[in-house]
Amino acid sequence: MIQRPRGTRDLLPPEVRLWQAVEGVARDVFSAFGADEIRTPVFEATELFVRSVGETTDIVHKEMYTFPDRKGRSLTLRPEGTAGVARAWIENGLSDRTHPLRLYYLGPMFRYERAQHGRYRQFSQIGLEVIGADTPLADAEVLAAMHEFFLRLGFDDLVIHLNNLGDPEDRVRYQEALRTALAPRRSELCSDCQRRLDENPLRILDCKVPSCQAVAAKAPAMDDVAGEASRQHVLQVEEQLARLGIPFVRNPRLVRGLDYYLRTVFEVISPKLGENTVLCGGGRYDRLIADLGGPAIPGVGFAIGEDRLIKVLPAAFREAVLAKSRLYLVPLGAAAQGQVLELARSWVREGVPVEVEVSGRSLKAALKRADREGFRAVAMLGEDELRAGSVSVRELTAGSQISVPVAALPGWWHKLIAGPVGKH
RNA sequence: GUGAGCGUAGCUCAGUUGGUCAGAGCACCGGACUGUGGCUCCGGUGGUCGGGGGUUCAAAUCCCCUCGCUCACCCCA
Repeated sequence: MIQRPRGTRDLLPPEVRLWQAVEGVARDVFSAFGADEIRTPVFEATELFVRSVGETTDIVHKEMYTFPDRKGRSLTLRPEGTAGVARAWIENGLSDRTHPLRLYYLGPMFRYERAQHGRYRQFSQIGLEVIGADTPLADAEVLAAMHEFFLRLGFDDLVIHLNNLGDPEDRVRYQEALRTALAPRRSELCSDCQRRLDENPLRILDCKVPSCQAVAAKAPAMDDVAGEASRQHVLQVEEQLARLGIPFVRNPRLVRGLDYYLRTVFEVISPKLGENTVLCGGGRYDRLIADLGGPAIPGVGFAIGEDRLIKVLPAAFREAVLAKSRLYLVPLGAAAQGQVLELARSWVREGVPVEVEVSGRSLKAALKRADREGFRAVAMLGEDELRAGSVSVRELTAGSQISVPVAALPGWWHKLIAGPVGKH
């Protein structure tokens, strides 16, 4: 028995519909905000991620799916989406387009980790990037599009966390400030944080260990060290959010795991996700494109974890999507079987979703299945119906049955699903 | 990479002083009801008890190894 690789999963019906629906909402919302989709390769030169995501990050350090191809080139399955978008932007000369360029993407990402609740080796992200604008307004627009997306899905328990990561120069100073502040209390930190103190002191801020949190709480905040420019920038983003009525909390301990972020960073937290509460993460990355060898063009964006999103999808959205809305067409007898596909095709052409009973079930068994599967209605075609040029149509929930001329069925169906019980 | 828990039918699970222990419910197929569902009853299909090795007269049950799943840590979506 061959099994799927660890950390991957099969998305089966009917749950796949949720994915399709969520992706549909993303396309609608992001394109309404002026974005177009971009599709970049699922694998890239390893160097791209090393230089963008950051050599010292865990993603590059131990989580990448890296392999040599037949010519010995080192390739890596993309662990996130922004790097590929930035690379494509440079490579295709998109700097010639009118700025800013708004791009969205969706698809699988890969990180070599042990799977757990809301975390997989292959997972999907939906991202939005605005490249070519360095204003707080651009940050706020990205956040507004994100907020609109979550709103459209019916979320009401998500919290946006926001922080200022400062400019890169600020960060260097801040790391030093943290080191000098925390070094005397080294013994109070957990073993991981003692290591972080040397490698990446920012990470101590979001450690889960209570004793570390106590120590971190007394450490200097980024805003104490950050330059005026980044502070003003994030302040203006906050003003825009307030004006839009988008709730958020300023979280001075929010740090992100990718090196390219600066100034505005944010996360969306769901209370229902176990220990992996981050549903969406993003921020500004004004140096990324230049660092990859492109022009000095700023950018801001986010990525939503689709797997996690689906896990906590509001019930109302979920149920609306999963409600069946097909017509079940059951032929009775050889003569009916001979005509049933032709009939189905004619209805399909008029916009009726038809599922034909092709496995020879008895009428009784077919009705039983229709009930279990939640079909809205069953159309029965037998000897009597063939003679009359009609079909017997049974509405499952109501239990009512009428005879409808074959040509009139599409009209009958469309009226039915437009009714009060009908879901889209 | 580390730790803990768990792997018995498609699904959810019973099943220890090791000795009819290979079962139940749901699902699926059929019948009672020759072309009419949701209830009930009856019957049927379906399992290398994750895999391998060991102990024993005898192992789903005890021991070792291994694979897989889940959750947590690290980290992140």
